[in-house]
Amino acid sequence: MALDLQHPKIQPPHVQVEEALADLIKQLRPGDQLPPEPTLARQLGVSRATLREVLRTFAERGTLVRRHGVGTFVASRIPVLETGLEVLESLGGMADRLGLASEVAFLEVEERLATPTEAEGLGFARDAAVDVLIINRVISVEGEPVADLRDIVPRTYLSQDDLSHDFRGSVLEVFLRQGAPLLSTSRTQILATEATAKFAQRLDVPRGTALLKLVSQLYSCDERIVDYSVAYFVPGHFKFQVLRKVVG
Amino acid sequence: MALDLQHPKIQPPHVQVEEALADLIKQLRPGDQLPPEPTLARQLGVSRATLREVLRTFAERGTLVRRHGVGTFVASRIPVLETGLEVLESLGGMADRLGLASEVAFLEVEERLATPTEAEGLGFARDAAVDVLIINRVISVEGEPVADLRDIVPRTYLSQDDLSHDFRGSVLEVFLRQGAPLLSTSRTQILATEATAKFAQRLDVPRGTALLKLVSQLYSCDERIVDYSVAYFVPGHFKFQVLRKVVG
DNA sequence: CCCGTTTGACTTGTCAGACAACTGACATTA
DNA sequence: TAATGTCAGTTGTCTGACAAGTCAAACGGG
Repeated sequence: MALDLQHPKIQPPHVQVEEALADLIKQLRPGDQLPPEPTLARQLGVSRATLREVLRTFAERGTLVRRHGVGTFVASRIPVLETGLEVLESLGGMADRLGLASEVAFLEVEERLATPTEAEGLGFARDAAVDVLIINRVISVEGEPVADLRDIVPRTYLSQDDLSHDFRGSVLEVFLRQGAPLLSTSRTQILATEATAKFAQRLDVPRGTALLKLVSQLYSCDERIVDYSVAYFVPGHFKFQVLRKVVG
Repeated sequence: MALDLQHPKIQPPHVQVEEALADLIKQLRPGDQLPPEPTLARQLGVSRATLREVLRTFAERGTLVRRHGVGTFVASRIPVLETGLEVLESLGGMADRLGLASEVAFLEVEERLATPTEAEGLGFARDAAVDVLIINRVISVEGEPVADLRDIVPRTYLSQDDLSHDFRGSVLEVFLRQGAPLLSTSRTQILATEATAKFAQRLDVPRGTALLKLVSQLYSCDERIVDYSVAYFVPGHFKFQVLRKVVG
């Protein structure tokens, strides 16, 4: 076959269309109507079928609104304004983005067998003997303690040696840096609880203060739980938010 | 054409396909391969084009993985197990799904001018004079109070008359039923706070109990805030959870 | 026997053109 | 006036075909 030294990247049509469409939407205002599909397809140089597949994903994502027999419109642009809880990000990363200085206090690492609750949180039977690495620490931002974090990770995925001296307090970052295991999603439960004596002291708040409690299980691509974590946040320092879609 | 007396609800093809496909996936295990598109399309009784649009949204959502020239596979099943906080659903709807009986207690409706905080929550200036409808109520599930809700809606969108006698406690449902305004998304802030005397009494918990507080702004398609609401939840009755994506 | 190459079956990606179904506004009629 | 019919414009669906990617088995020369 004729060798064809393709330039660095020649994207397949549907990727090009996604980018072009995203650009187009950026230039329009919410509520504006897109050109009809046949026209738009011609403008973008693809078939209507290909365009439609892309349009559908944009609609699914909430960026566009399509109305049968009427047209396609750019929806409210709100969903992309800021990243909320739906992306998993380390506290350090968040602080960096906001231009704040974060540091790790009270780092405490431990290797032992999981307690029944911990084993269950990792997806094992309560009486399973699971070798785990426990990482406890308090994160301070601008000098004030804001969060108490506890990660439980099976030794299979992480050992004490993998935590370098400059551990920034994020297990997530360690996983991402070492490239394994491959992460997919995290399921996070949202709770509220009162500060016990221990947490009150560590977080420097009065006993009984309401704390936001996030319990999450981090899944790898092969559906195994690689990290079970419990986090307590002092209200007022971080704003957690979620964008919720209305289902017809 | 053969006359076909359409039964009450005849869903459009792509909706049927979505449901059928979801069922099919449920019966398979992660990693399993789907039948080739032409076969599957025939089985589901739609064209390949329609099937492909649906397949694409499933892939986008992370439920399926498609590989050009290879096949379509069931991905990790985690994202679809249960609906979390990311869909906006009324408490009544949630309770219904779970087979629980929910009822409205302490319904209290009021029409007046918005306070500065309320005006701000609705996207107006703090000193703006906004005519609003205030709806306060406590929702009980199985006889126990679980949530205290307060909705603030500009009179433009809702008036006391729109609330029928069988108001089930959900402003969302009223909006959806009357078809206007057209809703897009809700931005919800997640906080924790201690029960004051008032809420302690209403929710029948000790004073100082940690409550989960959700403050949300409901946006219409034309990017206006149509409902500002503050909700307090008693821990332990509802499980709020979020699925968080790992960003490479 | 071994190893690189070619071939071919199979799958997803894209295309073109046509018709059906839906919406909204205007014209028509009772 | 109010209900009804009509029509243009748009999205939804269908059909059949070809392009492009992947994998493995068959093939051939060393």
